[in-house]
Amino acid sequence: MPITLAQLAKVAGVSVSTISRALNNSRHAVNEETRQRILTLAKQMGYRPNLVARSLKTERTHTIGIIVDDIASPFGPVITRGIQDYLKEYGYFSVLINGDWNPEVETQAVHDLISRSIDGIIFVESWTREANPTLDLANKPYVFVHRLFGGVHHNSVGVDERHGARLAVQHFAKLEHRRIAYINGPRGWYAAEQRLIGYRETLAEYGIPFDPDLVLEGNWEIQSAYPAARRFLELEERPTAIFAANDLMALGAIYAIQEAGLRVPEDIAVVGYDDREIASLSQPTLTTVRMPCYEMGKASAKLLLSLLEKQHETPDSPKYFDAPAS
Amino acid sequence: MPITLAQLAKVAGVSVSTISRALNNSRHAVNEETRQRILTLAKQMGYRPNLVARSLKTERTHTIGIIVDDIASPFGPVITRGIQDYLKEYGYFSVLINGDWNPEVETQAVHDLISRSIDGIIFVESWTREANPTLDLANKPYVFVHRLFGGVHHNSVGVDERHGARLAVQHFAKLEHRRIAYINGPRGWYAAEQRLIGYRETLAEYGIPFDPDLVLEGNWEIQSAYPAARRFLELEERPTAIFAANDLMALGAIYAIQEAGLRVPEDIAVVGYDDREIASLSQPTLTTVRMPCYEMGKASAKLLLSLLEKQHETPDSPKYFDAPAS
DNA sequence: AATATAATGGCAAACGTTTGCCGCGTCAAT
DNA sequence: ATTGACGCGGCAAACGTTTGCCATTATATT
Repeated sequence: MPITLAQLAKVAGVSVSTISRALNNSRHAVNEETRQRILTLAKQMGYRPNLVARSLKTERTHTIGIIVDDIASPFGPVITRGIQDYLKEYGYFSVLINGDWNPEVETQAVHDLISRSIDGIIFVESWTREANPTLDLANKPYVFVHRLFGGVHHNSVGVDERHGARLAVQHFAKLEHRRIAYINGPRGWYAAEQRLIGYRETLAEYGIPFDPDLVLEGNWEIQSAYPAARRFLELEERPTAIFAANDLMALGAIYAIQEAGLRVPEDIAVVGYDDREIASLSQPTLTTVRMPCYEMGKASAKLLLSLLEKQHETPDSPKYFDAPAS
Repeated sequence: MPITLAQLAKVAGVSVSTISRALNNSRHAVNEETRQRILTLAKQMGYRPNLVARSLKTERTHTIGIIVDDIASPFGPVITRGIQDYLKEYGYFSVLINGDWNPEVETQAVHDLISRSIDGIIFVESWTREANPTLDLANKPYVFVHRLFGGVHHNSVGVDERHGARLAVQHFAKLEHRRIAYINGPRGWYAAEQRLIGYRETLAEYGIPFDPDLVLEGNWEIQSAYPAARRFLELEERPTAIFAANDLMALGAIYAIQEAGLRVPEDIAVVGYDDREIASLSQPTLTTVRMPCYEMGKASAKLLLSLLEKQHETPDSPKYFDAPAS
């Protein structure tokens, strides 16, 4: 049975209120001497605050919900880690729920989280807003991360995809490549469309004419890049460089090139996007545009906490007692 | 402001107790008619139980803590997903904390979780028990997953590493290989030692003599396999097959082989261990022993929940109200 | 017809906190 | 000497549930 404030109070010979105030360095003054006495007593008896009781009273759980499509997906873990590291600094916990790319599951998850009185929600790579724009979040603050929607960037954290594509194309242009092919993601994906814009912009910037034959679409999967790369190789004037909209497709392109008896990067250079683990493990090492997942996670947590701060705009919010590490 | 039992009671014209009992189909009987009335009213008003208040009273949070070294590590996410899928079936939530391979951080995590009154803890790939065998878990049930300790298998879920190694060596033996090399993990790792035993056992099984020259150690990293593979290649009678204790080292071996102008698998066959994503993405595809992370996660959650069941051995435990998906 | 039993409902305590309010004493300013 | 301010401590209500206990009525058993 854990120690409670009441037990501490009995032993210390003061009231429960005083104990509580001493432990939380509350605004209400407590004599420094008794305060110290209480603190050491608490440590000695191994007191640990019951956060459930606290939450019931304060209506804050210091917990935020993370809804991620699948924690075992490529980006989920790193984004989550970024979120958690930031949260930890501020004494917040996170409960994690998988959304399974399923709006119904996500909706249920939101309800469950609200029932648990979480303080806010971070949606990681989630479609919820498009699938269910009127979802009732019970006025909880929320943030979307790594899933931007055309036009609406309210409470979202994402990367500048145009800039990412620019980096890739610049890399080639500086190496004097003039025939730069691009394997894009599927039409309709915000990221794909933005990267295409970045690709074209950068070509223009370097005075390279845009050739529609040098742009094909894959579906993000490794297999989908293979036929695209083959088409590039069969072109009259074949490209000397291929930029793929993700690492998997870059790998697919490399295999197609090698199968055709050509060398990477001597004959055709390849650059990917995402910086997945495979990029550094493959042979030859794949040059790629890094996706700052960790940083995005941190940024989203920061944004959420600032929203929370704003919502609970008490003159000066109380500090919470850090349980002794007995 | 969320709806409370009291508000429901006022509208329904019955007492709070009755509402509570109707919603939780409690042992205490409630007239079926009023029960239905309450149920529809609850749905209509969008009532959602306050789980914090419930937990304060029942002293169960239906939440379990997951302590994983790093959610962004290779196995963490899949194990976690397995845990969460099982927990979800039984209406449990999980709060996730990263232990950072740091006993102090883990200890703090345990304290935090206990303060939050979680019902149990799952340690994923954790060293805690060895680093701090006397850690006070406040009588919470706990389970270790994917980290076995020699001899002590109390409340642990892991894989039969000997069997895994056996599968790999059998694969080679059935293809008539007689010179089968092994790149092991570092001495002292339980998994490495078990796999070595499995390797030797299987050799014996197939009447292949054990040759100490064919066993070397890496440190799990890709680079560490490179020199090992080179040594194998320089042997008088070089191996025709190499088994590596993980996929990264298998890749390192492949690169060394290819660099020596030999082909995989025609000249030297390679088998890895773990079935990381790279195994299926590399060219040629790497044959590997699958690590059943997801299943282990599920199994550990199952084990923990059964421990919980045992601990709370009330004659018949109450069913909890599933909030309406309004 | 009397009595045991079951069905149904309400009262109120409890879970462990936080916090508004009141009261007492001390001290300084008038 | 009176007043006001302030430091310090305690009382008790509240947060939203669950549940033991009692009261009432209806039903079954003798």
